Amino acid sequence: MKTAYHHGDLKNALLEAADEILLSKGLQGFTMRACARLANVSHAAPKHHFGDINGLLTEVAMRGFDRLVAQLQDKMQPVMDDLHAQMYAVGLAYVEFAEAYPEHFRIMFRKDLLSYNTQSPPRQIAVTYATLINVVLRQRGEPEISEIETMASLNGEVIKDIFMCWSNIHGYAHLRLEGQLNSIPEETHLKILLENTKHLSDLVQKRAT
Amino acid sequence: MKTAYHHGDLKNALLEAADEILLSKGLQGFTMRACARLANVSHAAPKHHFGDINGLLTEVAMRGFDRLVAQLQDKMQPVMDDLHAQMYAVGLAYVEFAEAYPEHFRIMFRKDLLSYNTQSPPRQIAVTYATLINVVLRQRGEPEISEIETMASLNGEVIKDIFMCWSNIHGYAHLRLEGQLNSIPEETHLKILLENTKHLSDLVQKRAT
DNA sequence: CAATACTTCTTGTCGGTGTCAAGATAAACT
DNA sequence: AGTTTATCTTGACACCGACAAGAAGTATTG
Repeated sequence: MKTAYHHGDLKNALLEAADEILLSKGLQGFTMRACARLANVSHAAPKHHFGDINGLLTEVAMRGFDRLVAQLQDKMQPVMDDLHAQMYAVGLAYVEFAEAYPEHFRIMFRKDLLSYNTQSPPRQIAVTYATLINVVLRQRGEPEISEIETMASLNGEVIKDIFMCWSNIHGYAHLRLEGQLNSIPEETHLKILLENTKHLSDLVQKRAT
Repeated sequence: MKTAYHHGDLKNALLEAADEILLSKGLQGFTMRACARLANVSHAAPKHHFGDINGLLTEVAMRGFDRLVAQLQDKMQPVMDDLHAQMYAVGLAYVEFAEAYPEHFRIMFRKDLLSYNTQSPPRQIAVTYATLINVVLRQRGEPEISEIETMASLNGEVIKDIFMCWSNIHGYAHLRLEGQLNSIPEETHLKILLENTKHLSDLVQKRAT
C-alpha cells in the first residue's frame, strides 16, 4: 500500500499525465483535475507545483519545445554537409512535429496561455531560437552562436533571413495542421515543402555573398 | 418595458456580444453565459441558435473571415495595377487583421474549435480562398476564378504558388501575433514584410513565364 | 532525540460553466 | 379560433478552477 502523501516525483507524473490527456482528448478535455486523476492524486495537488492552469500549460509547452528541437537536430544531423537538405530537414521536422503533437504545437504558440517573461524567455525557447538561427548562419557561411546570447549582436540581414525562413515553414506547418491544406494531394505536400525550402536556401545563400 | 420572449434578432445580438467579449476579455473570459448576460437573455438562450459553444465560435470565426476578406480587398483596391504592391497589400492586411482581432484570428485557424464540414467549407472560407487565389492568378497573368469553383480545375503550379505565398504571410502574421517577433524593432517589421512580399511576387511572376 | 518549521498533499467549499430537460410565451399557420 | 411551431426561461446536474484549512510526512535545529 502506497503512502498517500509525498509522491516523490509528482511534478513529472503530472506533466506526463498532461501530455497523455492532450494527445488523447485534446485541449478541450484538458483540465487540472483530469491530470490529477490520471496521476492518482487529489484534485488540488497540481496547485502547489504549477500555481494555476496556465503554469501547467507553460511547462507542457516547454517540454514541447524540447521535443521540437530534438526532432530538428535529429533530421538535420545526417545532412549537415548539404545546405539545401538542411533547410528541408527543418521544414520536415517542423511539419512532422506539428502533426505528431498538434495540441502541443498549438499551446506552444499561444501567447495568452503561456506565463513567462517575454524579455527573458525560458531556456527551451532560447534553444529553439538558437537552433533556427544557426541554420541560417550556416547557410550564410557565418559562425554559429551559442544558445546563451540570442538576438543581441546579430546582423540585421541575418534577422531578416531567419524570419523569412521561419515564417514560411511555420506558416506552412500551421496551415496544414489546421486543415487549410486538405485540398492538396498528399504527394504534392512534400513537393511544395521541398521547393519552398530549396528556394529559401538559395535566397539566403545568394544574399550572403 | 420590453417583452421578455422573442427578442427578434437575438442571434446577431449574441454574435456582437461574442465579438465584444473576445476583444475585451479574450478567449479565456469567453463563455456562452457571458454572451447571454451581455445580450440580456437567459443563460440557455444561445443554445437554440448555436447548439453548443463550438457552434457559436464557428459563426464568430466566419464573421472574422468576412472582415479579413474586406480588409484584403480594401488594401488591394487602390493598387490593382501594381503586382508588387498588391502582394504587399495582402501581407499588410493579413498582419493588421491579426493585430486588430487577435482572438478572432486564433479561433479562425483552430480546426478543433470549428464545426463545419471540411469537404464543403462555408461560404466565408471559400471567399477567402478565392481572394487569395486570385491574387496569385493576377500575378501570373491568368484569368481569375469566381468564388464558386474553388480548388477544382486549378493548375498544379498555381496551387504551389498560392500556398507558398500564403504560408509565408500567414506564418509571419502568426509568429508576430504570438510574440515570437518581439525582439525585432518595429521599423524592421515592415521592411521584412515588404522584402518578403516583393520576393514572392517576383518568384510567382517568373515562374509563370 | 525532541521540538519546531517547512514542504507536500488532502479535504471541503465556493462561484462559475456547458449542457440537458421541462415548461412558458409569442408567433405562425390552418 | 385552435393548433402547431419557434423562441426563450427556469431549474438542475456534473464538472471546473481556485481558495482555505488542515493532515502527513520531511527537514532543521536545539
